[in-house]
Amino acid sequence: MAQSRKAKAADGGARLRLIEATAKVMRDEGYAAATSRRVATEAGVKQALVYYYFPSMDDLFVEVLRAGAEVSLARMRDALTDDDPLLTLWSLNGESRMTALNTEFMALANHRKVIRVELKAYAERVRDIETAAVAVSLRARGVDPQAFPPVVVSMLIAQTARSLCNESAVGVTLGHDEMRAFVERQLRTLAAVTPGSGR
Amino acid sequence: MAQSRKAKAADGGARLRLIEATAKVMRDEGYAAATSRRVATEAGVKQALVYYYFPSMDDLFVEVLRAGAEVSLARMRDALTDDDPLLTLWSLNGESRMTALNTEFMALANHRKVIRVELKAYAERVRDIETAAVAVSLRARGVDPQAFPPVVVSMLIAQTARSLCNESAVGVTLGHDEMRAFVERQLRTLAAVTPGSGR
DNA sequence: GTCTATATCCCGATAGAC
DNA sequence: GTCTATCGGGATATAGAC
Repeated sequence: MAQSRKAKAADGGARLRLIEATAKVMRDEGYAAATSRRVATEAGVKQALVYYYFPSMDDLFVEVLRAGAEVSLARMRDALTDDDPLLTLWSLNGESRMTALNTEFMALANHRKVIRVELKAYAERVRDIETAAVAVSLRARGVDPQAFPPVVVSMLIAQTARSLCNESAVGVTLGHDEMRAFVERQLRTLAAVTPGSGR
Repeated sequence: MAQSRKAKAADGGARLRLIEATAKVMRDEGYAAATSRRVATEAGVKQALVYYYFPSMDDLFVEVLRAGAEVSLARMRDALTDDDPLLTLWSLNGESRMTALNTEFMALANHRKVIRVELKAYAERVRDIETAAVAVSLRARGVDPQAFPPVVVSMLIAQTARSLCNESAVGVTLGHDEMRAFVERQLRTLAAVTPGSGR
């Protein structure tokens, strides 16, 4: 379990601890606070060790993004195969745990090419998975894919959930109750459609 | 025109230039690059002058946010009174000009209280204006406000437009064409409803 | 694999001349 | 209102001992 991939974990876990420490600092204080000294202290090692494991701070950021992406993608794949995919999509994207970190990477991606490339790849993998699950769900309910393309439905649900999270993070809650009620009403209505009635 | 408010512009425009320079640096290189030295150089003044006009860098950031908010709010008020408010809402929020700066302030707001408070106030003023305009438009078309609350419709349109912008900024365009077609089809359908038919 | 030490540079903020 | 000069500190990254 600690041996995640290849022979990467031949150390005392310092590499992994550095990645986790960096994620924590970015989440709590922003990417600008995630300096080599700061994350080293957080991980319980000395500053120079950061440069033994990562060529530069940008490389460390990329590894943090990659690690988080793998975890998120795995959870998403699991969750979208069972249950009602639409409802699962709504809950998964509404988790506030990853919100702040996502925002940091979004800002970073706007100014650092390596981050941008990595984030784009991740976002498109997520969209593919979510859209596939939504497609199955909509087809089973006989929803016309011309009128409601699966990719549109998956984007609407995911983006709305994430927007509520982002706004909550800065204290904005105006209209949130109404929006949640609306989305959940729509999802219930759709779920009530007799599966196969459209055949 | 250069005399915006009170007697603030008793200088040679240095204060305003500092605000604009800070916005530019934040947009181009991120908030972490907007240091007192960097923005001073960009504005053509010396670093110490920043602290003559602003007590701290955070205060400068707040002023940048305020200035941008005033401009955006004014444009929004103008645009939403004439034309089709729903379509205007869609276009205004789809402008990419402000996207990067908004993302920076979002990230900043997650970790700096003064920014968070200011951004929250701005976001709620925007929502109020947009919702009011949408309410008028929906009522004129006889849309049931129970089934489609104006605040929900305004959030959906605005958030979707902004999400497309944010994604485009990092190179993600998967599903964008479908989403744009979908939204514009919905807006056309709604616009085609004979005004007053619901009376 | 982890450390100490160091080179080189930039940071926010203040004091005080003009 | 704008400047020069400076304090105290932190940044990335490297060299080299253990």
